[in-house]
Amino acid sequence: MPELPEVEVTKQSLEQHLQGQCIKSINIREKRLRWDLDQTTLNSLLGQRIHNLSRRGKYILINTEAGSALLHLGMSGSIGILENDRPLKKHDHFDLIMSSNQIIRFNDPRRFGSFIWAGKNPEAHKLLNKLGPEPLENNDLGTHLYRLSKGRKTSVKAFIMNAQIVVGVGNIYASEALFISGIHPKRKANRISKKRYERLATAIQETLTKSIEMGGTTLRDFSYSQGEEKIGYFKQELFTYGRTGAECKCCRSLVRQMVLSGRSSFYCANCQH
DNA sequence: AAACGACCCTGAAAGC
DNA sequence: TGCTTTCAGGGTCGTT
Repeated sequence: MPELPEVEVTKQSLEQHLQGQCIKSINIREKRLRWDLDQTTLNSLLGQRIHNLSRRGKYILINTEAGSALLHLGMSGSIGILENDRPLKKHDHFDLIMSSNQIIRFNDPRRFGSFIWAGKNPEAHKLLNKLGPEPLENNDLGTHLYRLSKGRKTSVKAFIMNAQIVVGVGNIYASEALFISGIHPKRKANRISKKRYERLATAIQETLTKSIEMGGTTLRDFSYSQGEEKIGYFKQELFTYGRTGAECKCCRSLVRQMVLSGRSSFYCANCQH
């Protein structure tokens, strides 16, 4: 599934191809995504020159003079950048046709992704205006987490996966960062010292940065970039995620799995408290 | 305000 | 072998 590292790689790749180009047309074959594709509002994009792309959490912003569109890959979305037209594959839901004749093709089997118009002030859009800070751009993430944890009785894992607290920490990286910082995923958010939050913040930043450098984590049906299946090598680096019953890489006791707020969580009961 | 569960959906994997 | 069931998961929304 695309987590922040995969979204970042996709954004960089798209920007390289799209910057300065105009959108000639938009072809919609399946409008039923997370929200219905709205041809009327997407018409705002037609003929627009793409100024640049940016990223906010897992949203990619396509910025033009007329305003910005938000692209989200959901759980199974991917973008193909095609030099020439190709036969359609299953779940190729829409295309952007560029002035260079390149085709930006969106494929998403589970249709949890989205593509919506956000107007001239996208940061004020309701999907973006409540988001927490970017983990890799915040110099004092530990203090931020500690401050917001006051009075929070939810588990620390649910806490750091809450995009209103900090963006971009998905299920994989939450388990990994908690393992690295030695914190039990079930521990209450308001029962963690500032020092431990600082360690957790560092672990979040380290694990995201390392994953970006390695091209992300590939699991199951995930593929991204230019229609090619790129393999993310970060999977080999995982300490706990998906390793139920295997030996902990630090103490050799067995990795355990439990469900927290409806999400599988992986941890070592010996290393994490 | 915070926390929790339902929901959206398909395909892979497990179960029979 | 082949069919059926279960599970996975990000993020939003409605309810408690």
